Amino acid sequence: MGGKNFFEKVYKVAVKIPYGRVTSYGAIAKYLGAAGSARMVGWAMNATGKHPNVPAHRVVNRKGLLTGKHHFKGTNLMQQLLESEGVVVVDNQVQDFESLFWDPMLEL
DNA sequence: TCGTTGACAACGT
DNA sequence: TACGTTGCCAACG
Repeated sequence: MGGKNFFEKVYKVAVKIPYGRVTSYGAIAKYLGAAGSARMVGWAMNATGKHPNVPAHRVVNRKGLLTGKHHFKGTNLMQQLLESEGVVVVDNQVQDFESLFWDPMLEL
């Protein structure tokens, strides 16, 4: 299959995140069968600089906090992108996270 | 090959 | 309820 390593598997799922929706690292990891490797998902996202198709800004931690915004070009670029999709973000935290949460295990 | 790293998650205090 | 510590696993140097 296309997914050779863990990274590409993460991209495969991340790309499928619907517009205006968000998910968590753990959710993706669990879907990949590596529930304990939530941190690996974050690491994979660090390489998304080479994968512009991957909406890393839609991936947040389980608290709905934009932990990875610091890795984006702009300080608040991640928040800008989310707000641009209709996602309300306050203090680096996604509001109504439960409603916007997209579970690949359930939806995909 | 081994040790360190890391955009998390869960548990305990 | 909030904060601190531990555990997990795979990639990097």
